[in-house]
Amino acid sequence: MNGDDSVSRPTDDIMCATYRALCRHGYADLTMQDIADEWEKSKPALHYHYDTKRGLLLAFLDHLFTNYTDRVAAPEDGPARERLDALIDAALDPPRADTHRELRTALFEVKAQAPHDEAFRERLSRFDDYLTDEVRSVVGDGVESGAFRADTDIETTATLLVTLLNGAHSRRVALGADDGVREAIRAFVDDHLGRRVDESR
Amino acid sequence: MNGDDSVSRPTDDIMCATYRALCRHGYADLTMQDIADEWEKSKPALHYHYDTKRGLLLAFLDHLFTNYTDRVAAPEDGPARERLDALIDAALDPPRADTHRELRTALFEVKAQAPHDEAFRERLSRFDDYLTDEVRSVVGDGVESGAFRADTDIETTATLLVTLLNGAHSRRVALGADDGVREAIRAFVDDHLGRRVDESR
DNA sequence: TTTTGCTGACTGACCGGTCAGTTACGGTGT
DNA sequence: ACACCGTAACTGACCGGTCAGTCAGCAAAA
Repeated sequence: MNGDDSVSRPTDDIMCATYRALCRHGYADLTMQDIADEWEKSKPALHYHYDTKRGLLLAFLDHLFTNYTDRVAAPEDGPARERLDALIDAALDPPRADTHRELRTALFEVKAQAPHDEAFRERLSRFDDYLTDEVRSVVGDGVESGAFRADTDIETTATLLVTLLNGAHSRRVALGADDGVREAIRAFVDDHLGRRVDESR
Repeated sequence: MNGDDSVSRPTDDIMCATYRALCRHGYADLTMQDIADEWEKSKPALHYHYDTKRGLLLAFLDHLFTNYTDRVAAPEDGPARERLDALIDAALDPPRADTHRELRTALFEVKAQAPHDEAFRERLSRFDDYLTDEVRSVVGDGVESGAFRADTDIETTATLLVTLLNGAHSRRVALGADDGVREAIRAFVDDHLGRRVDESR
């Protein structure tokens, strides 16, 4: 129907403004006014497009998910080990880390709010499920192609990796420290899945 | 000096009330009034003892830390493997899990607030450092006593375990799910440290 | 003319913190 | 015995500020 090509739809602009506002103020201190300012429109204009703050934020999470899956999607081919490393790096610090660092903090704040709101929980589960699927897929391929140990329990390994990534995220954001977690995870992958490439155990 | 024995000091009562209020309302929705209600005193009475909400909350974290370390402290002796399991269980769901589940959620919310406040970050680091020390100590003992593989990198293993516990905490609270993370961690310990007790690799 | 998109001004609720008092109590002087 | 004072602990009323959401109206597009 409405083939607005060059014209950016207002809702897209709002998502973009929300992103910037979120990075600048964090989730807890995020007000509708902040978003409106970033959008360079008035606060009631925001309420014209989204009835409630909660609705806007949920829409933002949806928006983020489509972008996220676009970005993190692992290449379908290539050595499994390299694909897994790329996946871990992507999850650990997303592309343009300097720009996205603040977003990660904000998303962590969203996580903390999730326990009290089913809809938020559902959105976050989507992220988690997606990441788990990707990891499971890569690990599965690696086992099949012989790159990883044949006796690997794919499900357990995927759970471990995703939990590790979650923990790394949590510690980095909450403590501000990064005490070799990345190296530890890499060591885990080496030790658990491969490296000792003498196929037979 | 002041030998108030049977008389519970008001500040202790306040910490207790804060605990209950935190469990009932969560961190984000916690007001001074909530704490005052739980304490069955007035809000200004609260400000009489603690100038600011932030100060009260920081005091509460300190209070919690002393209790936490009292509770989680692993027994000094016994098989390393059992001590490690106990430590993991304690970190995964603290004693009286039914009573403390809400507190864990609240503490997670505190974590999310930490990036914006150095003092909170410092308190949380104390918890993390304590847990890391305990894990490192148990793993070290296990390696020394031969219960764990001799080629274990103690530091890396401790980092991995603590990160896993963080991740498990995060996922459980934020997603409400518990998809066999505990089993995965146990499998990790089996696979990584022992179980295959054929000493030589 | 109607609809779309927007604005300035506003409301109602909430919340952290303040303040002027009040109560209970333990000395101290008489 | 009684009056007096000081202080710790506490209360009801209130203030300043914030923020989500509302509303009447305006301008441009359809």
